[in-house]
Amino acid sequence: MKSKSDFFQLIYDVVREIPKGRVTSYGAIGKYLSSGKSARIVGWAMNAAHSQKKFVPAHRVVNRNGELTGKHHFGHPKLMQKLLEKEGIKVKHDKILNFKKLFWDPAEELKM
DNA sequence: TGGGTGACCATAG
DNA sequence: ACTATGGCCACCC
Repeated sequence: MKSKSDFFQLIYDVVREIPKGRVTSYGAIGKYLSSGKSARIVGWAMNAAHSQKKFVPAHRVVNRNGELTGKHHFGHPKLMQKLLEKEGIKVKHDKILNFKKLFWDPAEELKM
């Protein structure tokens, strides 16, 4: 019992490992941490990421469809898109362009 | 212990 | 494109 929410910390750690200009999905993170952990847990963690001391690039995490589903949780709906575009990611109609190409899978990149 | 919630995912129509 | 449904599982009360 190192923390009251180990899962959250693990999730945040993975999210911080996402390279700039890349994105991943909630399901991919959940799968990487524990093959099959519901993606909802990841989304739930992102909801709490706001309270973390360290910055968590939650804007690099989208759903499996590449849609900015969590944009409303950044304080302002346009902030998430703004952050993504700032990193060179094109966003159109709340969806990431070339999502398939920009997709960063922790299970593939952080695998051993 | 049990119920409600959720920034999800998959399938069906 | 859309809504509906079931499953998923940690969190909070």
